[in-house]
Amino acid sequence: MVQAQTAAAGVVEHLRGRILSGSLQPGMSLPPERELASQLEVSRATLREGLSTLSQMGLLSIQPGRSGGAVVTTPPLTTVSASIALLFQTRAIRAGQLSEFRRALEVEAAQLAADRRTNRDLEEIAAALHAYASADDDARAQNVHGWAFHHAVARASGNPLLAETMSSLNDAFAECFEMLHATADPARQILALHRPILDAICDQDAAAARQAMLLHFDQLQAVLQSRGLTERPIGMQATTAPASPEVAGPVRRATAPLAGRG
Amino acid sequence: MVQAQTAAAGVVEHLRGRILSGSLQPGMSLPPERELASQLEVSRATLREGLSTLSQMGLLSIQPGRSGGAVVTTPPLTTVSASIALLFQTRAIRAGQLSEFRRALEVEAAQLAADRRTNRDLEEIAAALHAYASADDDARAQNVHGWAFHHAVARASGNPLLAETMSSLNDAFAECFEMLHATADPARQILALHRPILDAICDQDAAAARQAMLLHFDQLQAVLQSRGLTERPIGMQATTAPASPEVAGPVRRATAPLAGRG
DNA sequence: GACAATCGATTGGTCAGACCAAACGCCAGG
DNA sequence: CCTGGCGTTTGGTCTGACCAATCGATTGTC
Repeated sequence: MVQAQTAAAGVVEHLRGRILSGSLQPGMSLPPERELASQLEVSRATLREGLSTLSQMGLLSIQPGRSGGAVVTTPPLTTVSASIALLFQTRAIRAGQLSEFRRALEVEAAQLAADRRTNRDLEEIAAALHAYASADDDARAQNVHGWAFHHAVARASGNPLLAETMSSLNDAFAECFEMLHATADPARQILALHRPILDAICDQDAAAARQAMLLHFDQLQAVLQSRGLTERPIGMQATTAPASPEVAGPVRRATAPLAGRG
Repeated sequence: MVQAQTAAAGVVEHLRGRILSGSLQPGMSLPPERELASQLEVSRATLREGLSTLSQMGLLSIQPGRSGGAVVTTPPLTTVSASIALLFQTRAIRAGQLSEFRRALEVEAAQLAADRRTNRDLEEIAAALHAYASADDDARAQNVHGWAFHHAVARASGNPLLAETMSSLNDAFAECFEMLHATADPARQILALHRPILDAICDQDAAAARQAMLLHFDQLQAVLQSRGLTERPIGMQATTAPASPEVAGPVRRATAPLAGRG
């Protein structure tokens, strides 16, 4: 049995294993740090390093003062979007690559949606389309509803992997996608591209749905290419402007809510 | 200006800001922990918790014994795929859904690979295929080389998002995939499915590559369905077996080479 | 008896100082 | 020049302690 390189990594491995295996289920509480450290035969500092990592992965929720210890949670979708966002902040991912990735997921989703859509799915897709059409002048609302359309289609695929991955991408690149969509086509053209998708899914015509979604993305990529945006690196600017000096000062607050009446 | 809730989070925020803003660039070394802790006016334990988080995000590479401190790095693509994989592991995903997800990615990848493959890509794909063919009796080797084939195709797509996501899925569900492939077809049949993919990519015939890969997955899914494996959950399967003891044993290696003594 | 204020216990967050093991760098010796 | 050892540097871990926030029970009042 291969053990972790460090004790802290061992803690992560061990607890993650127990969570993923179902031995520790979401909602359950871990023992307090002192007790858990004793159980795992590591110091509390080492344990905390591991817990911190697990918390950052979204597997644990740690709150001070709680009676129990850390609470096992299900990682939120934001963990994926956060890592994607970080990735794009730190390296040059091109708009074309992102578009290709979306195409892979969404074309497949549309095809599956045609086969499996429930009436409720259909209603949601149609509602998004209508909302889009109704938001004549409001570019912002159009964007929201345009996205709702894609999400509804993805959900209708009945495959949460596809739907959630796409959702994560959206969260991560809301602004970027906004740019893509906004520059892609005028609203009428997007409507003309979305409507056939809805129709095909409504008719349960998988091939047509696939083709319609494919057309949508081909159109998008064509526009990107014509404007030379394919190679444009997308990166979100740093979320917080640091403006810090080269050598850091103190990291904590000046007037601490934590540094109370000690 | 909102500051971090905890000092450790403050460390993360501060250093991440400096990295994303370019003040700290990949390849540069941070000061040693003791010194950096002093600069940021936090204890070394707190600093370490922050560094650990940054390391887990892929922004830092920490190695013991180095002369300098932690090295600033560019997050690898695997961070994204790892979080996606974790997402899937913590939700009940069915084998059929996973197969669909793979199909979405790999069919697209095959299509792109046909357009973009370099000669080197081609060599790698061919090598994997030949290795598979040569591993007549060794099911284990066949599995490895079968995967290498798919990976090579994905890499040839020229889209790291597709390739890496697929890679990480493999890492996350190695056992499951093994099951899928192993039960899918006899080796000869897999060869018969892989070879047309290589041929199409070699000929730069995107449509044929897409079709060949699609056929491969349709075949796989047909087999899954025929054996009733489509609905088989993967990931957090053990929802009803809390048999393992609540209290855990030690986490570290048995031969504790690091056994500290205070 | 019900409700609110209070006090103590529990728990996470942080700190300080110490030791160990591995890697690095220097220098003597071949 | 290369190579081997040896001290230094650095990360990894431990112990024990203190603070602040929260929870829960106790207490006091209406």
